[in-house]
Amino acid sequence: MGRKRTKSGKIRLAEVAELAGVSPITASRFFRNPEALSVAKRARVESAARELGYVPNLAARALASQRTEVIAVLIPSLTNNVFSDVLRGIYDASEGSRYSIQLSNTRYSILQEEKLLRLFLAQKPAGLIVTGIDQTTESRAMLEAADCPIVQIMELGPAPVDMMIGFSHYDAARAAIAHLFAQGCRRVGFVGARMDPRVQRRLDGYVAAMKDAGLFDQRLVVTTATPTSVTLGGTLFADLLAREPNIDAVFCANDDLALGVLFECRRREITVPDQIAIIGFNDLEFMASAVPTLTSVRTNRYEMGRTAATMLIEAIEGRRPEQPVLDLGFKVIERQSSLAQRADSQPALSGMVAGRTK
Amino acid sequence: MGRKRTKSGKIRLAEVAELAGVSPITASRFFRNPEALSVAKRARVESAARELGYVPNLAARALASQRTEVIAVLIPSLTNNVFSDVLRGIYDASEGSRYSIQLSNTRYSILQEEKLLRLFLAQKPAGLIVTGIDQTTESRAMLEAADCPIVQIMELGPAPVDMMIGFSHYDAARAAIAHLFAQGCRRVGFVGARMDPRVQRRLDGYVAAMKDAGLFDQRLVVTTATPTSVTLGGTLFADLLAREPNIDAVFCANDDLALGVLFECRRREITVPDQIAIIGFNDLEFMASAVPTLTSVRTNRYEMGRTAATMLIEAIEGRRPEQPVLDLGFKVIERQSSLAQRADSQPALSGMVAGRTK
DNA sequence: GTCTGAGCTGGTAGCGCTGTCAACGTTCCT
DNA sequence: AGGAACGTTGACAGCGCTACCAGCTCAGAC
Repeated sequence: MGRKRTKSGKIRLAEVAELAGVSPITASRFFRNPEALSVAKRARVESAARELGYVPNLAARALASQRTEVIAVLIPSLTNNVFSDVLRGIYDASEGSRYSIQLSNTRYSILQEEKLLRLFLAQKPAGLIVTGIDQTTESRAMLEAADCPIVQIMELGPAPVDMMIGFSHYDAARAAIAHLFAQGCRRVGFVGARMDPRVQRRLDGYVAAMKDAGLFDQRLVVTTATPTSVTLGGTLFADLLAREPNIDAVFCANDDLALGVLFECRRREITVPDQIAIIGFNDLEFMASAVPTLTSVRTNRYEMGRTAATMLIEAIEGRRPEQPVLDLGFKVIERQSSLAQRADSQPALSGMVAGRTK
Repeated sequence: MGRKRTKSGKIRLAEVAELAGVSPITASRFFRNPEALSVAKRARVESAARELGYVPNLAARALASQRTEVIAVLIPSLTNNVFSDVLRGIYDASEGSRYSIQLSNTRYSILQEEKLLRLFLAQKPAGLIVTGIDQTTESRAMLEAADCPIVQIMELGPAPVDMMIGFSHYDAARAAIAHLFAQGCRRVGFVGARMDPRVQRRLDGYVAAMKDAGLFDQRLVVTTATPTSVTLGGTLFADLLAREPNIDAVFCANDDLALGVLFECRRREITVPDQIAIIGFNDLEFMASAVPTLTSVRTNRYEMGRTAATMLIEAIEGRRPEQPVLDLGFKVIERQSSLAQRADSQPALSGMVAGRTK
């Protein structure tokens, strides 16, 4: 008490320096690069800061240093389970670091993304995480001009802006269909919602696989721009059945839809997998718990977020990863909902088919 | 081109002012309170800003004005579906406003919350959203000393720090049990995971309702500190059955658990609701789609987040709401999983029991 | 004993913006 | 006509911190 303070009542760096008996700039260095101080002064500044309960003013730091300690994250949706796992990874990786996360939601609009990008870049973030590879030309130009490390997440593409971490949705879909073919399925329907670029690529993979087998039929594909939900899975499946009663499997673009399809089968007393096989995408937790257990394509969402943030922080601090593009792959987790009941088929819950693009 | 710029290449307010032929301070006012300018100057500044693509430097603004335009949000978990709905509401409400969201995750630790609170408050946020009412004494003191509006969300309590929006978990649990009693259930089990303060209050409501009816039995309660999941619902239900095979209903502290219980029933060929009734909590989307459809207590999570952020922004801008404490209530959404098959019972999917604390 | 360079420390000068307050022009009243 | 009241504008002085560079000390080489 009695020590002089700024109007706002906050402790400033100058107070800490005074108490420690050093210059403000030395105290400043303590917080940014303690190794640069002699051991004695380091200890003095540390104890002074602790005693006063000093917390740096980030705005002043940002203004003076011309950079922030903010990692900006642009994702298309907060609702989607998939992104909440990715986000958790990002937050976990940022915790304990000096960086804080600034999150924004593009709502699946690349125009909105462009607007947010402009806003964020003007604040000179330390790093940037963006979803996917489908930016506007303008966004792309801004990203390329940005003077901070950037990680593109969720998928892979031919021309990374900087770093990239994801997997091939196309290949994953092909693997899903290959699994169904291996189980003897032939008339495989596709159910998809939202149809964002990644779902679209899953559809592309499905179409390619079906065409390669000479089995493609446009009437097997049911999609909608509506956001995904379990209920919607049931509805779309009902549409598919109305169009093509003669299907033997459904590939769902995500697990919510798959659960909805399962419930709809139950409602109609269609047995799974005997009459219709079901395969989902993402392998959310509940898939292993459903009755029957539901086959899905496992994607490493948490790891993707975590690794993206870790790579980004490393790059910010000057240690660029030797692998700027990372394929996290996928795995077809085979469960009861898609396994043939033939005597020669493998036991449920065991096998898996993994994929990694290159 | 050829116009003078700062080293970083960014457009400053001074450049805008120069092009508009006004002083920097007038240009500054344009961005904070356009009404204070004459119509002519307003137009000049606006077009100059647009022409130069000016974006304000938030760090400089924060430093000069001694406040930020950041709303800090402290939630216990990113994984939990419940919070993703709340968050979506918060982000939606903040969109279009000048405020940005700074999110942090306490991981259900009030000590972690205290640490984050100290950190955030030092940056002088414009407002604060915190989860629940169970802060440490120290946190409570910091909240009370904070010179920004604060909203506590998710539940209600006797002593709001400032504003508060939520509902009574205790009453909601009682309403759930009352519904089961009305269906003729007597041996009602409780299944809960994580056991954070709000789940604990649901348990309290359950215990009180059971005691009032003279039906309470400690062996009917199965809880764990483990985070919730669908699979865990099955496991806990199996534990409950092992202990008390003779139950006729299960109240699940959340919907994931309820879905797990449903699947476990299916696995054991227990019919729902004939042999055992199920009721969940939160009314997530899939509850209406399950087979049988699952009864749940609807909580207004999105609305809670949205209203919290809206109230907060209003308060920041000096318009304090006349209702600083808002009870958003709940509704028991009656569905097949809990409706008695008696001839005199109501038709499924219609009735509901609503509650609001005062 | 001098010189060199490494290691550490401090002084100065802003970063880009806004709070404060004074000054100006205009309108309207007495 | 004089003055008050209002609306509008600008000058000045920082907000708290760090970049830059100069200067100091001391060890080791010669």
